[in-house]
Amino acid sequence: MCCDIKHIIPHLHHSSVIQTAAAALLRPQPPGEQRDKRQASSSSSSSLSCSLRPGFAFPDWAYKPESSPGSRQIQLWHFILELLQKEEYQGVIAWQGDYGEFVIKDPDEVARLWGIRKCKPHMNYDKLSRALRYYYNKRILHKTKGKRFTYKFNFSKVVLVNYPILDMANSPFFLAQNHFNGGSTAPDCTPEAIQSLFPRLPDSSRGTSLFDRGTTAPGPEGDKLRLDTFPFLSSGAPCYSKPPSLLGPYPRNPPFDYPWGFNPYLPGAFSLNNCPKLPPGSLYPSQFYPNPLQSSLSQLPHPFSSLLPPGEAGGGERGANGTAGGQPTRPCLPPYPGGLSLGRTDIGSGATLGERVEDNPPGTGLSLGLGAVGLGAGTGAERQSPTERRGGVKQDPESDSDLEITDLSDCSSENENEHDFGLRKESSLASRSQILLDGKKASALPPISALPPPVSPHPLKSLIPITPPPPPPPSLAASLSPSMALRERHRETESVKMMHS
DNA sequence: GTCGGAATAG
DNA sequence: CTATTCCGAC
Repeated sequence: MCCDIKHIIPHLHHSSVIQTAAAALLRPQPPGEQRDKRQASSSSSSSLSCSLRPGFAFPDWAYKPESSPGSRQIQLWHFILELLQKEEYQGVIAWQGDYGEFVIKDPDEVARLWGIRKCKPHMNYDKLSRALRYYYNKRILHKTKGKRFTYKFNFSKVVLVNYPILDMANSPFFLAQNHFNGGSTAPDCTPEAIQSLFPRLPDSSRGTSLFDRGTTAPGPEGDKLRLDTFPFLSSGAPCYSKPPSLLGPYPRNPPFDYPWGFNPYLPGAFSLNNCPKLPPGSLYPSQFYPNPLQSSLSQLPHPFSSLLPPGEAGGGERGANGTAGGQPTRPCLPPYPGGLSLGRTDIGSGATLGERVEDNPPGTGLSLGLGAVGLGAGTGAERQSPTERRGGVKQDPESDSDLEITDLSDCSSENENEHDFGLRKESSLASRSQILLDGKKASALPPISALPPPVSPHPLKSLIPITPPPPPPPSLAASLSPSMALRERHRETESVKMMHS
């Protein structure tokens, strides 16, 4: 009851409202209201309100990270990100160190805030950290060893939780993303550097095992994932931001944005305040979920973008930089490490300096890393991180299934990569996507529902050239016919769907 | 400080 | 399921 604020405003869909609500929610509240109910609220400086005041809640969907199907409440990692996002909590918790790394400067306070949020007056850091530790196996977080109260997010995981629809793991984009998050030991992992490497990625790096992993029946968890998992990402409009590097294997100019509307490299990537509205002409009303699919496809290189209806295909945003929206106001994500960490090797990887060695196979350079990921190069013989070692035995590939994310990058071990490439994802993608599309104006969406032909080994397989396109962007014509074919197929699919319904 | 097992709550 | 609560071990 104490925290049951979710239904006050049944349908908050507009980002600004959400932002306001979020801000309010996180703003230190004056004592009073219902605070006394169950909150410890010993310290008065800052506390999160669990009050029922209207406008203080994210919309219901924002509190339903579908990564936790049963959960009706905000999840801890979610909450952590919230705090991280707010300046007022910088003294309590803040990004620090490597990309994705944050330090809990005031464990007690964080615990207290968490306790307030969850209405657990007796929350303390010990308990909170226990919860945090559960994330290790889920690979949402991992501990930065040797640094007190320091943890690190695995953003690819986070992102994928929210935008599994594109099955990033199997997409070239995600490979790129993965690079950042998955870390490589390549000395130069700046987005630009990485980007520059894509054109020469061998086929094998990208296409094979990503798709050919056998088949698994779509798991029941397939419908767990939704786009609304992450309020910061889906607060109302796609966060178009310039993708520093994610050009995928298609070296295009201009680059497209992060398909999931999230650019971890830009400040405020998670911010609730900096997501530009959907373009006026958008097919998808901004009052609802941002449609990652649309934004993705419209901005993707050929095979994808061409799937969109003519008007959309260009994304309209292929301007000089493909930047469709400006950004950010404040950094809620670790600052883009590129500048300060040119020498760094694990931008966004799950590893920290100390763990790098074990987290990244020696010699796993950029392309190698991709290859490893794509080919499942490391199959089981790799080293395990301590965390993995501990949990590894009993922590099977399914153990992180709660997230149902295909996470290439992963935080630590290669085994994880392997695990994360379970086919369950592939197989579930279609159904997942279908669910999503059906549920949200699928009619306007070309893409996914049409993409995965039921018989196709992989939904996106047919879209991704087996061989990397030639360095210079393929001619439009080259991608045109396939796309038309796909569109055609889409129509058929839609027809079938209609018939069935 | 950190870790993960176990029991338990919701 | 995700925590929460304890707790012993390191």
